[in-house]
Amino acid sequence: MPTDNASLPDSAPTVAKRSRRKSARPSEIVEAALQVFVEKGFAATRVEEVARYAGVAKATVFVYFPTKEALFKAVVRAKIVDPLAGFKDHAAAHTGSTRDLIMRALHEWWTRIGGTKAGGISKLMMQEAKRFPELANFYQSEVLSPATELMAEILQRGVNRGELRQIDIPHTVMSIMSSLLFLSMWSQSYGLDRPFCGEILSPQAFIDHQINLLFSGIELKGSVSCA
Amino acid sequence: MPTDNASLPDSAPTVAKRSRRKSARPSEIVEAALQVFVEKGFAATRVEEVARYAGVAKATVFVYFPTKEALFKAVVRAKIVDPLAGFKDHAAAHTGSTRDLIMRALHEWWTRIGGTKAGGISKLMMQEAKRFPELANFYQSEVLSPATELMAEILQRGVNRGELRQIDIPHTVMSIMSSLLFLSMWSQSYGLDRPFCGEILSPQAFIDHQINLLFSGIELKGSVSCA
Amino acid sequence: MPTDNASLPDSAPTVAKRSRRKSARPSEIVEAALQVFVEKGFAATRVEEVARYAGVAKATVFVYFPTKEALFKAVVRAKIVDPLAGFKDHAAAHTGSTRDLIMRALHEWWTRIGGTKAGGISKLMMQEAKRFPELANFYQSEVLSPATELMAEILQRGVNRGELRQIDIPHTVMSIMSSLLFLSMWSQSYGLDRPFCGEILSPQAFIDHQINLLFSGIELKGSVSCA
Amino acid sequence: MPTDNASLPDSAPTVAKRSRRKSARPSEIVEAALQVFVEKGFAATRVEEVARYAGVAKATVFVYFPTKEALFKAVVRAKIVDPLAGFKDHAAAHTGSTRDLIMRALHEWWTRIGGTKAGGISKLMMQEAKRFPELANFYQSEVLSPATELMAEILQRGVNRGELRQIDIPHTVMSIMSSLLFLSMWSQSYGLDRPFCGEILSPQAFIDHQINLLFSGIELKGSVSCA
DNA sequence: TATGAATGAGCCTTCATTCAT
DNA sequence: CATGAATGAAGGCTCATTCAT
Repeated sequence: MPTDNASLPDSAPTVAKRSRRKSARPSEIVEAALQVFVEKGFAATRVEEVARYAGVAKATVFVYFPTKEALFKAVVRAKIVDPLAGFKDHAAAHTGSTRDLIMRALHEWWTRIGGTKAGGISKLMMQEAKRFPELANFYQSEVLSPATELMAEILQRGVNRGELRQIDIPHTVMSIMSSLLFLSMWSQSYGLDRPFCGEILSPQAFIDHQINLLFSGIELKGSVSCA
Repeated sequence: MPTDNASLPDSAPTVAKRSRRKSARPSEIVEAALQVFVEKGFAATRVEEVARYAGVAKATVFVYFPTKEALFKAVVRAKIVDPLAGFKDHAAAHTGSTRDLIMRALHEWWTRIGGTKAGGISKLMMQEAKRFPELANFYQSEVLSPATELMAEILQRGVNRGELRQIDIPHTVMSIMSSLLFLSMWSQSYGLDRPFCGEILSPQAFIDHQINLLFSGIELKGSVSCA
Repeated sequence: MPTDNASLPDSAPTVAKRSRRKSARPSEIVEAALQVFVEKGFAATRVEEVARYAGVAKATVFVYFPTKEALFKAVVRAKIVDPLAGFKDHAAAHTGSTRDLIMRALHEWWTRIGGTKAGGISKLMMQEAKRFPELANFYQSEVLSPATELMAEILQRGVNRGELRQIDIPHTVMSIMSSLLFLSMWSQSYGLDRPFCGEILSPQAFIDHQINLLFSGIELKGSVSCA
Repeated sequence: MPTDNASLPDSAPTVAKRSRRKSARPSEIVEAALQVFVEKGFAATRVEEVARYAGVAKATVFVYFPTKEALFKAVVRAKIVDPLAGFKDHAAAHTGSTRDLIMRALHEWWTRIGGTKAGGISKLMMQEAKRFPELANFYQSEVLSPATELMAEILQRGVNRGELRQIDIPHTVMSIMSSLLFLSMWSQSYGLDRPFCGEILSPQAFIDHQINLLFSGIELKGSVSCA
């Protein structure tokens, strides 16, 4: 028997039943679904729990989303695809150093996605990718590809501007993404409040550390670098 | 309440596969369970499929493992804890450079764990950590803590031996682990045969790249040190 | 898996929406319900489909009919009882031969009931009789009994007038009814466009054939009969 | 709300649970399913009720029949297709008069199919034909076509042997089938214990009456023929 | 009146688990 | 020990029905 001692409260703040709010319902349900999906995984998520958490009846979920899978897709769309859209413009508008741009982007990503419940979706997608190949493709093309390409462009720009040395861009993109996504997954799963190697990890500090490490390696070493 | 007696009934090691021998059954089941758990996740795994993979009847699984959860524990124990045991001695016996030690360790880990089905366990544990906190604690204390401490000791040894500069060891351990574990998860989920940033990733090349990046930052630079 | 490729069009010939005539709504709904009940049966009929077919919202159906069962009753009442009402007077007014009277009655019945969607009601009632005994009793007393009694009277009249020999009236009534009702059900279920015994059946021809068969047996054989 | 005062007893004669009788179970379930399908129709039949009536758990039904539809098909096969197989040989072996052959066949059919619960299947098939076209085709080719062709051959044989005059065979087949099938449906739906036209109908008497009627019409009349 | 929205009550189906052999 | 058979306990999804506007 699964231990099932989830941290979700048994009853959400109940809102007035039968209140007519067609426009509000779907996003409330998506919000609730995000919590439960991230907490339990796709297969183990019960629609009834999503409903309870959203303050509606189970059947109401099916008024807006024909299947559990459709609900899942809606969550991915709302919580990852849409927020990610803004990043590209932000990068294009940046005028400062590449290091600064990357640092801002990573911290921003952490604040808006990785450090929030939405970060749990990366974990989810990785888990469910094989069982839902269609969804995995959707995630690849809508989320992963744009994100990696954006990072590749940023790095290439740094090389072109003489800020970075000639690096292997795909591997470096993977390096950056891996540490960030892993941090997000780790915090979703084990939390950041437990000591790691005897210390409590701070995501901001880790990101800064990562960038230091990274730039100690990829930055052009001139006389200035030690300043 | 399922008891923790899931530890494998001792199985005779390295004898030609004879499905007739009773003592081989449990390990065959664990082997099969590993495949299915990693492929499907805990909740989506059907015991019947595990049994089919192992070539036994569904009820036979329950002869050796009282619950699905116990089976899961046994898999984790057999596929992570035991293989990891050798690493520590290996590290203690090492006499060469720290960089060399780390490189060997990471490649070794990839060959024996990360790149194999066993690597899927990390993914599984991360996904199911909240559903099975008892299991997560077990994994933390039996796997993650030993591994991080080992890596911390290796780094500390490098610092002590004057090979590395004074680095933030916990963050660096996290850096190393994150890239490796993420690579393992990524390959389990999306495979390494799809192009990433236009290239096919090779795990060995990525590990080498990571170590280069890392040591370009943490290695003591001969006389040119900026200190 | 129910193939559910019913012949009902996806969008009914939408009756002029918002037709101001409120009094027309119930009969429009009954008309729509007849189609769907006959097509799908009682249990498999969804009120929503009736509503769509009637061009109203689902809830509107419940404005006029408190339950699905009430709707069913209304359909039976409207489509069977009322049309049948005219038959009795018609028969009473008849002055010609009994054979002619029966022939007219049967063709008339086919044209107005048996050959129309309303004929499906017989099928429906037979199917649902045990589930809705109250409805079955209603149908018995309002439809079947009057019809059989009318036919019995017609036959008796024929005997009295010396047109028919002394026959077993109840059995003969059953004979007449069974062939007609069966033809109606058959056409509702399997259609009359498929060959039967290698021929396409025509209901009119079958009715004539039935009457021939019947009167070759029950008609008084005198010198006149062969004329 | 459906009245649902079915005549099925609430609890079937309970047999020892968990008794190992693989070979017996499927036919027991088919038997139970026949009762309930005929009583309730396909859509309104709950698998749970079939199970209860068969003295097994609901899940047990799904051990033997993957879906409700598969169960339905199994019932048709076991209760109609198989029993019908013997009729053809019986007819071929007949040596007496055509009238006698038909009379025997109809009474036999009534005893073995029409007058039993299996007779309800004709009714069922008619009701569900449109929703399950595949099943309807199966029923047409496996049941209806063989039966009508057999009857057509019998009549043709009678004509060939000079027992019957030149009749319209398809129409006559339909006449015979309609009265018999209708009688079966009628008895399934309304029962034969209620008076019809003031009399209690006996199926045997009705069949005899039908044959009389039929042969008074189609039989060759010795010298008195009106031809 | 008419309806969009919401839901309670089930139903079919699945599956971990039990049990008799 | 192994297993075929059986089942209790859900879970996803449907739909008649209700309610607020």
